[in-house]
Amino acid sequence: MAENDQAPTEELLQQEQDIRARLSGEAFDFEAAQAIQNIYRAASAVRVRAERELLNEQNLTWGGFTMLWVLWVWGTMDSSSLAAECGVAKGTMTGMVTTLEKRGLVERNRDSDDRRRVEVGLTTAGTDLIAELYPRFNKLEIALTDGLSAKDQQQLSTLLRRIITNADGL
Amino acid sequence: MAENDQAPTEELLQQEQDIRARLSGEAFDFEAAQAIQNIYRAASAVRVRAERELLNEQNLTWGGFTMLWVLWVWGTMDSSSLAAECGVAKGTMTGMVTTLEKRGLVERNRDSDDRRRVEVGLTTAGTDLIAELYPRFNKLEIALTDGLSAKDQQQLSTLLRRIITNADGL
DNA sequence: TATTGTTATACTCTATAACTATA
DNA sequence: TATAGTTATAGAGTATAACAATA
Repeated sequence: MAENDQAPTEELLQQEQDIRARLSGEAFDFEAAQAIQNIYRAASAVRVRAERELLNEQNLTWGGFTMLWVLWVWGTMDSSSLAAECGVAKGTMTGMVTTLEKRGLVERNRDSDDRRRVEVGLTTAGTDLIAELYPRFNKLEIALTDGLSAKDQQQLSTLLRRIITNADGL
Repeated sequence: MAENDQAPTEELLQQEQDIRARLSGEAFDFEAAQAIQNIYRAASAVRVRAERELLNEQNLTWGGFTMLWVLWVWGTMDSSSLAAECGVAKGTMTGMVTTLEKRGLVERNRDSDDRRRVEVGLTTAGTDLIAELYPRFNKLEIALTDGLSAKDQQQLSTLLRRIITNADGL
């Protein structure tokens, strides 16, 4: 991976330069624009890779994978919290749970204390699947951060956290 | 997880710690995982803000905005190149162009040299709209990168470019 | 009356494949 | 024949609103 990664990066930089040139004369903040744009490009690139290499073969969507992961890490939770944690609308979550429920990966249970609530949790099959899948996903994450030191990765997280809090707050 | 009074960034860090604690004992690369996950969170947070503050009021989708921006920066181009530049499928681009064409923001013209090709370009109204909208979008980008120095922003772009090339390569 | 989850509608975008008209 | 754009289909996800059961 280390032999041909220089050329594409140069290409990206050239594209950014071209955009600057096109917009020269306008008083824009290009540093900010490029940082934000690169966040978007990186996010789609990551998702495309994950779908192609892991998710498609398991017939799992990005949303479905996220859901299994959240339930694996945090345990059973009610549908609303799960939707919030996965970043999807509650109506969407109903459909997602139904889909994975049919495949026997998750299960619904009425909350006995508040019978409006539905608790969603992993089945054994669901636990097995995510426990097999996540280590492979993590390997992909490692491959994607190839060339970044642990310190670089921490720095990246720090910078992104700031943007997330800026976006959520304000 | 629960309602707390911590600063938002502290809250994000706490969540990451919780995930680590939950997965302790497994040999995962948490630095890589958090960096990748934060890319995703940041991208959605940015999009949500842009849609809420700029795009919805203009009845523009994220994709439509991207398209106007690309045409504004690069000028008229054929449908295939436009689709590639916007990161959408060519079938999707047909619909997007039709939508914005009906609103009089872009126009189609057959390429006289190769009559299979369709050249898509901004109309005057489209140019006016993006010329009014982008400066406001850039202000949002500036707000989102608040607290990051120019050097921080460059560093962020550098780190993200590496991930983009890692993902695109291979 | 307010909330949880569900359902329904309409829309954006994706992937794939078939189709047309050009080349 | 190969390519560019279009069209069609099925699926994922969005927002919104209405609704039933429960609080």
